[in-house]
Amino acid sequence: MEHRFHVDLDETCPVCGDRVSGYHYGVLTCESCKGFFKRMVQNNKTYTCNESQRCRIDKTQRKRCPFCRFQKCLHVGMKLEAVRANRMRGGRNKFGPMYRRDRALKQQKQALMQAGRFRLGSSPALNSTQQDFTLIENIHSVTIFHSLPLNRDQPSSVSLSLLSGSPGLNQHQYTSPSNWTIKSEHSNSSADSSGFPAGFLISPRDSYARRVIGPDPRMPQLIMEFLRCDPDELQLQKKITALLQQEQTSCQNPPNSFSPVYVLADQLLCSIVEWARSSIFFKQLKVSDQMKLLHYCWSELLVLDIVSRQVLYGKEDSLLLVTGHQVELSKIASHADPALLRLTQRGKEFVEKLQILMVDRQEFACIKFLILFNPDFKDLEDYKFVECVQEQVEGALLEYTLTTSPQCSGRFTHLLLCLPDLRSLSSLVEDYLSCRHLSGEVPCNNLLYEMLQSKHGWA
DNA sequence: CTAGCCTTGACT
DNA sequence: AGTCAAGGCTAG
Repeated sequence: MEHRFHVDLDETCPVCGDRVSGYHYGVLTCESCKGFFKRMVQNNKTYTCNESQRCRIDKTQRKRCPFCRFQKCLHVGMKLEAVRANRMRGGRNKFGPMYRRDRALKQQKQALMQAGRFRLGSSPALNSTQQDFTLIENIHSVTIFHSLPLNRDQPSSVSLSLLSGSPGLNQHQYTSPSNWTIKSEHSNSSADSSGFPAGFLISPRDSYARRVIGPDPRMPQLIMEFLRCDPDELQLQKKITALLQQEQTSCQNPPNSFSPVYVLADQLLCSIVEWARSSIFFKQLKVSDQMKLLHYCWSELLVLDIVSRQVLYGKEDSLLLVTGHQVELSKIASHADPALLRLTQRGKEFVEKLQILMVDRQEFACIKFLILFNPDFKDLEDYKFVECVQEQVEGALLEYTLTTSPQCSGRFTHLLLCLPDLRSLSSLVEDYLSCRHLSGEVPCNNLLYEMLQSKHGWA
């Protein structure tokens, strides 16, 4: 047990960077910040900041501004309620289980790193610069559909610049499974007018019902909150279908040759940005950090969105679009160029891998946050917060997997090992899109275009 | 006021 | 009996 301790004590205090001495008031901190926090709360101290309330707190300067130091304590998650009003000594409080989970999480992470280092087999843990593996996404497979003409300069309904707008617009509602409606399996006239070939429309309910999970009091609160933030699939389906129809009618004269697949990808991106904007934690970040994170992970979120739709609601050997249309993979393959074929194959393999794992909606919701709050990306004003969120999400996911799959203790690790695959696939997708972008096939003035531009440093 | 070390006591 | 996160003590 001494070595387990070692792991913790090697870490640095999230408040001041000093050496941590253990868990204090909910967080691994150093002895001095523990004492500081206790004094502040017990004695009800209030200080003011002589600067702009953004003082840098590190080991050498932590004494200079108690106001900012205390703010930082709260920011990294130190809990006021862990300071006892009755001053009782010793014993344990309600945070004990949380500390245990956190330790277990760190151990799992360590095991993961080891596994990644020694892995030889079929699913290597890749770092962000490696691009060897996995998947695909099929969304581009739909490039074969040119039946929906689009206006080259049609503005996108959402731009990253809107991140600075008022928060909370377009809040998505979490809809309970019982609210899903059943639709005809066959295309109706309004679906046909979306411009996609006749495939068949699938309602989220049909396949969702198969693995629906009822309200579970054991589900971590954080995951409940993630589900609340999650866009409703049916609403999204309606909204994007309506937008596609609108674009079609507004651009009929003159028609042009842009593939609707880019409009779809753009609309998915818009919904992802809207989701992020209205999501817990992300709302608290500065707009500059929000933009950096989204620029960094947009393709991973896009790919995950498409992949999760296949895993949760899709049918074998076909691609389920957000509009509810299903397109047979063989049809896509018969029209695809070699690069797209490879992407499709990789994507199919990744979907199958997640299907075998039976990843559920709760787990996908956690994975989205793990991708968004990427601690590998250091160039942020509030990097510590991102790291802190990442750890909280990992903790919730670990707790969830241990509760729902107690017989499969490695489930959490398996899920995390999918992330390198996802990143690798999204790199391929990004490269593919970039080629299309460079050859002028991506419509301008939309979010997808903005993301691809920034990839090439033209933002 | 700070921060390192000490004491306490529920939990395992 | 050991652990470890609470509160307490005190020199600087």
